Amino acid sequence: MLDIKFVKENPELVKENIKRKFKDHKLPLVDEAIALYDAKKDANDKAGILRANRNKLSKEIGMLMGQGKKEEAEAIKAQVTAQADELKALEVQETELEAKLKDVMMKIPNIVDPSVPVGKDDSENVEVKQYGEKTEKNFEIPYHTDIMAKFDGIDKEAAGRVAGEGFYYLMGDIARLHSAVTAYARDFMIDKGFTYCIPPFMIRSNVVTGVMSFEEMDAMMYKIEGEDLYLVGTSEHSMIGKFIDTITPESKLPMTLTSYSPCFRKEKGAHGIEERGIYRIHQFEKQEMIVVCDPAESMEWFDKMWSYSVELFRSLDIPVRTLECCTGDLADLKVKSYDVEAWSPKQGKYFEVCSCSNLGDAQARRLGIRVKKEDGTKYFAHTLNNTVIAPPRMLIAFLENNLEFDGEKYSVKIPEALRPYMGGKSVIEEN
RNA sequence: GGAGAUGUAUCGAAGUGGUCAUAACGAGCACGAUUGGAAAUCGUGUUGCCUUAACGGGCACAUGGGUUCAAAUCCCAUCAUCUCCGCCA
Repeated sequence: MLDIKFVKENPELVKENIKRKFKDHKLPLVDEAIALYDAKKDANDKAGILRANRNKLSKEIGMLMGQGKKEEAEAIKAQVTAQADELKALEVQETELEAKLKDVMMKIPNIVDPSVPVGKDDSENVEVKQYGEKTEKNFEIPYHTDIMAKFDGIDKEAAGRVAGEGFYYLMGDIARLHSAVTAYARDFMIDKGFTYCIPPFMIRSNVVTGVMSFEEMDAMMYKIEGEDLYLVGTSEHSMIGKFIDTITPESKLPMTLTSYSPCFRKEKGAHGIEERGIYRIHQFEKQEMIVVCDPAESMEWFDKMWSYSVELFRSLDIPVRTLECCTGDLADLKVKSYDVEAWSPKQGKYFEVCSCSNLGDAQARRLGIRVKKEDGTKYFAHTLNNTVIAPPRMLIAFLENNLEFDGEKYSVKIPEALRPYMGGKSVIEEN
């Protein structure tokens, strides 16, 4: 969300930005917002005058009552009552205009960073760099759920009976691998100086509506029946919720957190052929990183954050590349965003495993996340977030890239870094 | 889940419908005076948001509603904390 004053002073710049994102249908919103703001201010001014008058007269009534001059007091009461309707009407206007303005402001996209490539949609995203040689195998790699099955590691059928489509049982070594990777990712981030955090896995509706639109909420969030609670779709929601309407002393910046949570998503909508197996499911676990920092440092943090993801995947022998989101594919709140994609030797292409975003001050403005300087002045922080790992997808990449086949049996080699979390094993073998 | 209590500025705390509350009093903090220097003492300042060129004005006493000419104060709902009981990893 942009600052309405900024929009008012730079309408052309805001419109130019909308065009860069190929969202021309949003152009009228700019003038609409300015008109709403002016109208709101006008109602506000008028109501302010009436309220000031009421306060003054009420004080006089108090004084007169104290002196026992009842009749004079009654006369003034009548004056206040006379303007009550007018004030009420203005107050209704004030709230309505404010709500409308907020609604419009939420739809006006954030100003994208000048470095972001211009493009219509995800087909025009730009590869930045590849890391590691693309893995090639001299045998046919089974589909990821089939790999898991070789190790008796997955039961989707039972999960279907118990919970329905979109769930799985992970078993034995594969389940252990899942936990190992999560624990490794956690420690990896702690070593980078991030504070480990386990947040609430359910959040209130006011937090949900603070972080996403109604449509997004409807498509993603599971509601707890009879309670004002939703299961988190990502721990980022509860993590950023921690900072809503807070003022943090500047000396505490940057705040760097890594959080773990299970994530629950309805995933309304079509599932493509590539999304079979455990690529897209209703319940998964995720280690996330978020940073709240000084605006001057946010780009620096952005680069650190995606490079941590690259480093983590490389330490597990998974080739990755970074892909920059073009203007048209960038969500409204974002200033700049990189996806980290892992190489799938099975599919012969990269697929998304992490999404790193710099939201500038847009999210902070929307949620009231402020920073107080030594001298007392305040500003909105910059917020960033990135996936550390989301195990199902990480496991797909991990298994495909580390799979071995000796002609008879399959095995998966465990990279050095992960062995302490796998009881020292260097390999897991097919039964 | 049941019973009770509490929620006011950085902290403690007073304030039970008005005229003496933006908020006493105490502490902390900042600046100044005093001092050879410090302590003590004295003085000044010390919440946020909106609006204004400025003066000023408005809003906010956990949060959201309501009653009233007027609400920290009365009423309703919600949330949090504490104590006791119950239940439970």
